[in-house]
Amino acid sequence: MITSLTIQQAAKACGLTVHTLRYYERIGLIGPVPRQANRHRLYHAEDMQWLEFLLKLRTTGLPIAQMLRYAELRRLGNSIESVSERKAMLAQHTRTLEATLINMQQTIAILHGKLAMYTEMERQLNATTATREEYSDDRTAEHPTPPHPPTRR
Amino acid sequence: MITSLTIQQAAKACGLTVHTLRYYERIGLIGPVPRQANRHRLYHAEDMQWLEFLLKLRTTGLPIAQMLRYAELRRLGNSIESVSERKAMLAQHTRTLEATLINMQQTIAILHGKLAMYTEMERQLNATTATREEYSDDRTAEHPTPPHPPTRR
DNA sequence: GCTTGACTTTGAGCACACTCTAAGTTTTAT
DNA sequence: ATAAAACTTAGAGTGTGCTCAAAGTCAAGC
Repeated sequence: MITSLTIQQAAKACGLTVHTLRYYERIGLIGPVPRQANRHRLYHAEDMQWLEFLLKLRTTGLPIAQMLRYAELRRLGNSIESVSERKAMLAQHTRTLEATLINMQQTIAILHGKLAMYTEMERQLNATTATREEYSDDRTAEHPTPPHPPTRR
Repeated sequence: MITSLTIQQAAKACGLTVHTLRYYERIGLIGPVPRQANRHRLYHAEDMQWLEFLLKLRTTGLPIAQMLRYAELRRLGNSIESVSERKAMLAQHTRTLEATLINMQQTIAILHGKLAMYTEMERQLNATTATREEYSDDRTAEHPTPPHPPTRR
């Protein structure tokens, strides 16, 4: 098992660029990364775990300013104050995420509806091309003509 | 039923600012909004419906550049090309969203785990304050000490 | 000893999506 | 007639989160 990574390896491992890794360190999202004798950074398992948790927060939309506060609290250690504020922050973010999730599910449902509508429109457009039927110029694409039985000749 | 809205009313109705409404029109996300005699915009039900759909795309992370393409295709009418490209765009976004949803559910689960951990840490910290027990300085907060039976005196 | 490549730092630059400012017009109320 | 409120435009400015550039250091291989 590899126990420590160069900045390039770390970047590859977590899907960031080396620039972003240094940026996160510069702003204090990750504390000073231990260096080798030649001043090159060496990322260890614990750094990578913290980083990956940060990335979960980031990809779920937590702003950097809040991640910074969380990181600061973590550095302060496990005092009652630090723990309860971190807990409050994560609880708040969780509530936001749960709301976002529901909203996203609704949007997905609407999108599936639209997709079905487009499929139906495509069917009608193909029928039109074949049979010279006319169809309404539905610019809003909100009210597709429902499927109908094939025209009897 | 109100049939048309001023820009302020429209902004309030959809949760944007008047600035953003004009900005969306300027860049072409919404086509030229009909004007009153005094050149003031009047938003109608169909404008609002389109706007609300755009906002669903926006809040689920579709970039403006893509919304612009979608808007352009819509303006082109319901040709086979327009319909199928719009369908493809929404299908792609739906797939992205479904993946995001799963990822978000995983993160929510992890957050619930962290929250439980913090609750347990708080319990132990309170016990410590009361009984002068010591606890590990768990900076990573990844391995909380499991609950244990109360110290027998 | 010189080149190559991976790293270092500081600071500037960029893309995105707004957000606001300034100056002007139009309608309504006094 | 004048003031106030709501709108108009073009264009400049802002915040967030990177992303890159320039100049330098260091170790390894030829």
